[in-house]
Amino acid sequence: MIKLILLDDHPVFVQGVKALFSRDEEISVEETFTSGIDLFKHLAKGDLPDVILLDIDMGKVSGVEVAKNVFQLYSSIKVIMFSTYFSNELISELLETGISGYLLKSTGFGELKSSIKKVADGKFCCSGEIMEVILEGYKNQVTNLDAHEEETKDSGPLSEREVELLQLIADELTMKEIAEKVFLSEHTVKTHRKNLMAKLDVKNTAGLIKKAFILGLIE
Amino acid sequence: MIKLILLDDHPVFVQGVKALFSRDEEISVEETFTSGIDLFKHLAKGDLPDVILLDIDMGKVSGVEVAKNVFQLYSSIKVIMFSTYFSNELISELLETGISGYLLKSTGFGELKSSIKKVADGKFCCSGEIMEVILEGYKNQVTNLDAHEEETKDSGPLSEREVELLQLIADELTMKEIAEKVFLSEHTVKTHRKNLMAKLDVKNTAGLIKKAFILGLIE
DNA sequence: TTGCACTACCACTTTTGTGGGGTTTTAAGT
DNA sequence: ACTTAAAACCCCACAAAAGTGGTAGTGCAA
Repeated sequence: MIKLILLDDHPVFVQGVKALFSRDEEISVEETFTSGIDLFKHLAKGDLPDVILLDIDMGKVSGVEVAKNVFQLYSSIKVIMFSTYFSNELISELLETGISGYLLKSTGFGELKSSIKKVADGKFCCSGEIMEVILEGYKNQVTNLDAHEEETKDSGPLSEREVELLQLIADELTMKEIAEKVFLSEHTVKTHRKNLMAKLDVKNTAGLIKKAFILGLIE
Repeated sequence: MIKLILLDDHPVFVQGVKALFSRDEEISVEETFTSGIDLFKHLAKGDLPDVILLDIDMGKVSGVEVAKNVFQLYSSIKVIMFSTYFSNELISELLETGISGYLLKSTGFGELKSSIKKVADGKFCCSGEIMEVILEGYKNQVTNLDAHEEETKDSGPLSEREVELLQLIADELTMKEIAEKVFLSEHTVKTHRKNLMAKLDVKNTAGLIKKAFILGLIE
């Protein structure tokens, strides 16, 4: 049974898709989320799905950023992007990050199902229109063969504690204030912040909060 | 039994919503279409629905145009617009054409269902956010008769320079780095940041970046 | 001519950020 | 049962910023 998670800020959509899979014998929709924060909160618990179907067009919080960080934090999860459109820049960016599929909204349910199965099986899968775009880009790149083996390091998921402290940092509390609030040593809180910055690969508070917001880790 | 027709160029969406209504005892999804042409072909046969749930964001043919034509040709049919966003122009245009509802994509299935029932019953129905916009426009029309545009007074208007520096702060640069980059004194940059924090009413970088993100001031 | 954006300066305190060093607890795997 | 890995906890000292609370000149526009 393939464990699937849906993320789309359109509640009716996720409810609908879940209903479509309700009696499926190969794919089970484990969870559905309408925001990145809920997704990452759930993943932090450790119950990882096989595949995440991810909408790109989600208001402020870009599905692209969510995808990137899913890979960074949980490299085992396959991600299929589901979008209303495609652009060369977006696709090349996504391919580099390691997505397993890219489907257009013109895709029907049958194709969606088979795509999920293929992806769960380790294959890559995308709409025909997308493949054309990719192949065209490939042709142009055949000339210069520089194999760039960039391993996306799995820095591990954020723990619940980390997410909690992250929120408090976003709420403008200093380390001292946070320490008092959650009954921890100020040192400990500083250590957590240090780890947060390392995990999210940022250099300072500004980056930390921006990325946390993009990822929907804070409210 | 309310006869409902769905029109959305997203096949999975319409299939999903249809599935959600499959066992409903009050609403039955008669047909689903992914293009306006198919919809009008069907309507021409004379089997008219009570309500049409219509997506606005449909690539080629705008949902707005479809709505207008539905009213012109079949005035008895109620139309609910279903969209990812809203704009004042769009809404006023749609209200004039005679739509019976306007729901945002953030609407859940339960609210969608109750809205369809209300609309079928002759009422008008829309999301709370939309109503606010409509009411605001109404207020302005009553109280403010001289068409003088006011600035967004949420947090005081930011100057171009301030927004520019705000973005650089969000990009993880320190004051020194920013000063070098934009050829300003470090003192000046610090002053700008100080003013930014005052204008946005925040206490530190964390709050600054969070608020800036919420307000859409940075990317 | 009043206001404001933009620039610049300074002294001072607080906080952040760096780069280490640990222990204890907890969950997972062989 | 034993090992291991990782979360969660704690500590320190130093460097580097951020943040506070002022002052103040310029030039432009309402």
